[in-house]
Amino acid sequence: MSKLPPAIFLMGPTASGKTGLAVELAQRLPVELISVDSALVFRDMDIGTAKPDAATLARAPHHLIDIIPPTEAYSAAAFRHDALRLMADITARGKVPLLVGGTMLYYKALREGLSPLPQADAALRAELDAEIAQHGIEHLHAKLAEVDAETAARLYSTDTQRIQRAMEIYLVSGKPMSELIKQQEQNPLPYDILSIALIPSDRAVLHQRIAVRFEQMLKQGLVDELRSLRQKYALHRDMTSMRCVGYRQAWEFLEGEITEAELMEKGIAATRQLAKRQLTWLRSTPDCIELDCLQSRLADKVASILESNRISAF
RNA sequence: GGCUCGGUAGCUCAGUUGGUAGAGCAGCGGAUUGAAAAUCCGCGUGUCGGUGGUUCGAUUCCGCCCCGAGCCA
Repeated sequence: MSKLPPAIFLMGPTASGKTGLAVELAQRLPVELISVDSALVFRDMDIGTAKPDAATLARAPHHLIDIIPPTEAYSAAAFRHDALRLMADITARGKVPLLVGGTMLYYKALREGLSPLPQADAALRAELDAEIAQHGIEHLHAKLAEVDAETAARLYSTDTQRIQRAMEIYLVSGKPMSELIKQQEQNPLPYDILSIALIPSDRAVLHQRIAVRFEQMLKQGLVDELRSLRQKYALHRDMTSMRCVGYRQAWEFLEGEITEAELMEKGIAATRQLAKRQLTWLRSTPDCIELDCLQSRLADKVASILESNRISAF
């Protein structure tokens, strides 16, 4: 039985202190950081994504940050591809890949692989958007049932995004999604993974942190940042980058749809809801060491866990 | 001080011609296969401001009191 190279997953909800911890670990251990975050990939979106600042990134470089403009789209499949390549490179350099971030679907795609599904087709999605706008999502759901009854039965007739995706898969490949999914071969990650989840022991404290951080983002100029983003790029509010927490609400504010007070309230609430969904993911994540992110001397504890797993310090 | 309008879920409010009440938001739980910071599903007991009275029965009607807003002094 060959020994697999080690890799570390550092997961946790937003505002749990993942970045700070990862940076500290990067200074103490032979690791390289890979960001697992669907929002940090966007260039020029710094304040609202709580992106580590330039000094921090210089001290502890992260892969997969600032890799695309906010007009483009990233994906779980693209992440899997990029992360596998980076992990191989890092391992070849004699370092340990430390993956850190809060996009749990990306971890899952990396851990379990993805079925051979066709990639997104922007033009087709636009057509389907128009169809949904005209006839409603229930109509598309009914159409999906004709070509892929199994997937249609699995999805709520209100789940616009998944129905559209299932229809896209069928129209591009000529095969139902349910059939393609069955072709998934087991594709285990060729790494010995140590998963650590940062879970707050007190949700109220996390909520407090989230509120303070969002207020700071507004003070730091989140709205101005969005203003200049809109000047620099041809952005639309339906782009994935502009659906990110904070930016979506700031967009509504710039359009005069909500007040500044509502921006604050809705931004904080959206962040709390994000954290809740991330915690739901973490509860079902297998083989994961849970640590309270509110405790002190976290880095020491993680470092000693890593050392006992033979990932030793310099 | 007088008059008027309010006081119902964490918040904003609806409602009960008297039979102890329900929406939105928030919150909580769940799902999650190339958009995932997305998209969607489920969950509503709260001294109906307090206290007396009328009544078989009051959150609802009446009296008094407390609190808030406005108007008049």
